[in-house]
Amino acid sequence: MNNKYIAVIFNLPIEKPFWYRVPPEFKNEVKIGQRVLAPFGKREMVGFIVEKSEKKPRGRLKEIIRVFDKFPPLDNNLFSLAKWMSEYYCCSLGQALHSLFPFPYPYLEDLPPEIGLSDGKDEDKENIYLVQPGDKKFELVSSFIADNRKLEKQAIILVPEINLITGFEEKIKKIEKRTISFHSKLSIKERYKRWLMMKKAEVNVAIGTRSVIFAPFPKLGLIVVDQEESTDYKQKETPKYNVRQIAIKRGKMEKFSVFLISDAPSLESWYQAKKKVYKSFNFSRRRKGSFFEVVDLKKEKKKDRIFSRLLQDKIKDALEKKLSVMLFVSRRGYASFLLCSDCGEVIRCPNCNIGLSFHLKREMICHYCGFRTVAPSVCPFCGGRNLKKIGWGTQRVENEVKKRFPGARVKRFDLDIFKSSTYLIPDYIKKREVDILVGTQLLIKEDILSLVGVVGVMLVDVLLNLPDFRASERTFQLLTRIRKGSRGKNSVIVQTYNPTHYVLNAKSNEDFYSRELKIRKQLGYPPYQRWVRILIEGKRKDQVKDKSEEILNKIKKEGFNFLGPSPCPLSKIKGSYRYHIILRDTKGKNMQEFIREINPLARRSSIKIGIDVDPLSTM
DNA sequence: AGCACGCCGACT
DNA sequence: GTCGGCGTGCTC
Repeated sequence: MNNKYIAVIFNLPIEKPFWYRVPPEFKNEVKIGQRVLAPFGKREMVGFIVEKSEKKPRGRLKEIIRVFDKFPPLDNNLFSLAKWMSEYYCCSLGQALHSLFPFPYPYLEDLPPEIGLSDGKDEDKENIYLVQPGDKKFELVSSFIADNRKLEKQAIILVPEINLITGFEEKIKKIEKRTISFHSKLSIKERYKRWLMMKKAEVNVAIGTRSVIFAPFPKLGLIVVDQEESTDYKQKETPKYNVRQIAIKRGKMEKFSVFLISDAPSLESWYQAKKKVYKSFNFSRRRKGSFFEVVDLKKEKKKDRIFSRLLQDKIKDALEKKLSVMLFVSRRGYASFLLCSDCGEVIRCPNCNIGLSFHLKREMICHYCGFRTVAPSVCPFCGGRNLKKIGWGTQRVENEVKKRFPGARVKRFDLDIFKSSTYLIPDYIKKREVDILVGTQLLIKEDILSLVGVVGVMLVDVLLNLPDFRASERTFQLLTRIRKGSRGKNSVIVQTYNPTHYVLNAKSNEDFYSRELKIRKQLGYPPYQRWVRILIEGKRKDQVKDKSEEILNKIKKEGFNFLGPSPCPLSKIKGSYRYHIILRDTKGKNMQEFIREINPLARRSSIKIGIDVDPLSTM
């Protein structure tokens, strides 16, 4: 037995394993894939055993402190998945393994030895399906689950956020009692308990947010990704993986079906379906007429450019009929920024290169770093006294609504009021405690939308014109969600200065997607080219620029296709200057391989280099 | 990723 | 004189 020395990898951005001596009492316990506690510099860390040896490796070795598991916690399938993740998303294997199994040691019991083996063989065939469910979503998912159950296999259902779990779980439990939820709000102990239940196949369905994708079922037969286009599926920390992508990979590796479900799919999935790489099913009903009523604000009188005549009429009408109204505003706060009409300067955040939002009580707040200050009464640049509030946030709309509809009960719903728990909102409406809801994205939930009679999108231009290549896609998806949520029975009024925009004129999904795909193709944007975004950040602008140039030269040498370097649309956040380079997939050297080569560059200065494979946003 | 060490500028 | 910024290198 080669159990004298072991190589261990940690949750660090270091590929290299570290060697340790195994004390005699642990000799019979160490196996590759198990976790150990080991001294590391001044601290103790948990790592995975990746190699064993009888010969003493070079250098001075420390002894491991303890062995955690009686059996490797991750089976071969999950281990291979971690390997793939580290390669695809450019992180160390240690970091990938940590994503798959993030439980800190004090809460862990040992795994019993009889579990953890997966036969790895499967007779089923990629199959990836893109499903536009219309109003048949639960019906469809239930039938997938029932079919899978007949095969005596387990299933994972992914939803974008915690609030959506319970509703789904209740419906699925009618088909399959042995269903559990899994998400990050559970205590570590509870999560581990449920993890073990999945590992032992004591449950057949796990429904949850991101982390449930790594459910350790021994015979996984199905993954359902609900609202597959959701940006919540993208992990914000390294490794910045997309759960949808991982679901697809798991399906391919373990040879089972993956169902991507969406009423307004991501461009990526739509494109794969169009190429017939994914099979596609559309259950949504044909729409009659347009998606929504579009109001051209240019044609309104100046006093009606916040509330168009049409929107006012619809609100009045709804109030008379005792129906609730929702007004969607894309920003919280009162005004987007303060502009001096004498010198043209804008009051900016000292840490971030963006305007400070003007809030009630003359508070100026940075929405990126949280910086707060009192609004100046004179312009700090020229001393002028004509500071103008530009743009309409939720607070300002709320004020205006109260003025215009004095009898109505108005309530504001945004991050300043609701941290993110929106589950109470439907009650407000049902109990008729509110007539007009003014709020941000928080309100765009099916259970809320289904209870209102009129939805007004105050100024869709703010979304359409975000400096991000997915602005159109995001806006289309938002509008689709609004239309779908209100079940087609409500009025949806979209106010804009650009009524001819193709997002607003799409008569069907095909209409929008074919148009958007054309643009993406012309410009070399995803899904036609795979992107890797290299984000270069640092306190000093000259250094950030220099580092960008250094990386650029390497990119040119390799002959890669690229964009930039350029300052990010959010060019300075929390005191750090931000530049980025977009690597675009070209035949030849693999982008991820290249990233691994430039990674050491990151550590040679105070510059931080972040890697985002398949970025969802380039702000 | 942490953390320590070592080199410079700007203060009691 | 030394406090503290950050650039550099190491962790078995």
